[in-house]
Amino acid sequence: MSESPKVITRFAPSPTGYLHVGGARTALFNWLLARNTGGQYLLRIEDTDLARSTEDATRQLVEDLSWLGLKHDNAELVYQSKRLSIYNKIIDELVSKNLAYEAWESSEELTAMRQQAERAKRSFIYRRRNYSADELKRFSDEGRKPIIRFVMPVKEYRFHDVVLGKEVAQPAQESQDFVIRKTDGMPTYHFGVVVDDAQMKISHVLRGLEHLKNTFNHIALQDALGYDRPIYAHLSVMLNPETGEKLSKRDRDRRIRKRTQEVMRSSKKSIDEMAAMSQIELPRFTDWLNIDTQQLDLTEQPRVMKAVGLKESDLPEVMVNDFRKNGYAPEVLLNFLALQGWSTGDNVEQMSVSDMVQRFSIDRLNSANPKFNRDKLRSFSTTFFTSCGPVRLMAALKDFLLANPRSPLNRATDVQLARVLEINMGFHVLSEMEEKSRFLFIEDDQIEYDVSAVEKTLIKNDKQGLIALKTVRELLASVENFTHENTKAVVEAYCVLSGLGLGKVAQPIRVAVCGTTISPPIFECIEMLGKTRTLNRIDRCTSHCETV
RNA sequence: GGCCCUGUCGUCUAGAGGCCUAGGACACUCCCCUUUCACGGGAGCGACACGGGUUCAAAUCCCGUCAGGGUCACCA
Repeated sequence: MSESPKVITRFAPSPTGYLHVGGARTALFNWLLARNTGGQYLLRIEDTDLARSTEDATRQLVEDLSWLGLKHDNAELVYQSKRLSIYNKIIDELVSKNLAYEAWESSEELTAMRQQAERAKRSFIYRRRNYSADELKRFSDEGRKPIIRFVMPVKEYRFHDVVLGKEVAQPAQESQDFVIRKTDGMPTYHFGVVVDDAQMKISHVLRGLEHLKNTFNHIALQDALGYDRPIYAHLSVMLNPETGEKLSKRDRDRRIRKRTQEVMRSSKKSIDEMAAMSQIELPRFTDWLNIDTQQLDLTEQPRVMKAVGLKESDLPEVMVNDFRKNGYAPEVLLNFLALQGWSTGDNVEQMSVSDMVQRFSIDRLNSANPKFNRDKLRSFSTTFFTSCGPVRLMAALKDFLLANPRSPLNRATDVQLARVLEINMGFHVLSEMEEKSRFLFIEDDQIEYDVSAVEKTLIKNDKQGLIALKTVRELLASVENFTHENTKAVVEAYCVLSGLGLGKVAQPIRVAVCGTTISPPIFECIEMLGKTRTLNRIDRCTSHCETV
């Protein structure tokens, strides 16, 4: 009896697709608490919403969680949809004890009742009502199916919340007979959670603040069923820094929409033209552009993005998978997420996962809602990648390429990838270094020249840059062993001779070789490309300039 | 709107009545390094939402105002 009970936490998402960062943080805190205390962290799939839950969504969810490294301790996943008989047995018992009952109002009738209450400026509280025999007959003649409601004892409910650090109460008059079984026979969230948490012996419930009010329902149910009450901790919600509202997938569409409107304004494109460019039918496109809740689907989104010149990495990451695709390492995401609503208390911020496990404490959780600002995450990522060592780096890059199968870097050998990482040292995220390096792995004739880069470094000032480029081309051609040391020595010698700064010569080479003014160190780049391809690209660029 | 929660630099936060002239990190500004973009080094700007109390003493406790958020489903 004296031995302290084991900590058992859980993450209980409903499978609606890829994992949201908010969910990831909830999972993380539950996982950290379990790891820190030597307890268990369990994963349960709340798939009682038949319309929305799919196997595919569950697969994606589990994939994201495993990418993050938040491994659950239950060998078999718990699916609520597979536990119907358990719920039904308990519900039937409640009904037989008169602690729950059948209610026959349809959803339409209920909304009508709610609207009526709203008009009368009352809050709508459902309490049990009796049906006459005639009514009941009519309902069953109509083919109606009843829902089951729990008789919530009318009294004040209170519980202690660890994050708030105090008791929270709900006044008696807000007690309401909430639904525990739906017409389709599935239990509601409230019922499923209470039963499962009890049966899984969950000791600590760490969940989003949006569940705070639900907790009163849950403790009422626990009392009726004779269950122990777990320790509750309601986590703050992460906010979109631009809107100040709950972080949402829609934020990505908002960014695209905003950009589309900007493009339409600046280039004076009509809505018909924009729709055509995006290959989307006009009515659909108009709807999306004007209605904030409308979202583009997976095929439409890339087309609109292309039409308005947006890259994947320009969109705000919201789902865990977005972070993966943009080239963040999971441990960095976890580190940053942990700091949204939790702190070590001693100026330590950048931590390994095991540091976090060691330092985690449930009573250092914050109650204010943080704005999710990605700048700091980006900075954490930079320090991580510059210090994690070549093995971890390579693994991260391989994972990134797996998530980005269309990247030209997929054509590189391991040796080349290692070299690319080396010469890019100091990059923020893998997508950034990928964008900067992809020119190394595409065909010479696929290089696209940036108009302003060509103008600025080659054409401007009587084609000085172009002239230098032509001279340097011959010098490079004469280099026997095409190493970066050798090419650099040749070019530097030319600079001394001609009195030009290195930049005046290096930039034209850069533009010739990669098409833009931005690249990893240029001599390392041309070494990777080799002499033939380097000269080839310079020649192609030279003739491109003649045509300008 | 009802109910509930929350307010410290632009952002994430440290702060448990005197250790606070309020600390750190990111961002920002300037300088240095530099063949571009970055990385790195150095310096700087910058907050207790407001108003009342309580107290010898308040960022910290109390009240009010204001602001923000959550929630009001047969969705979880």
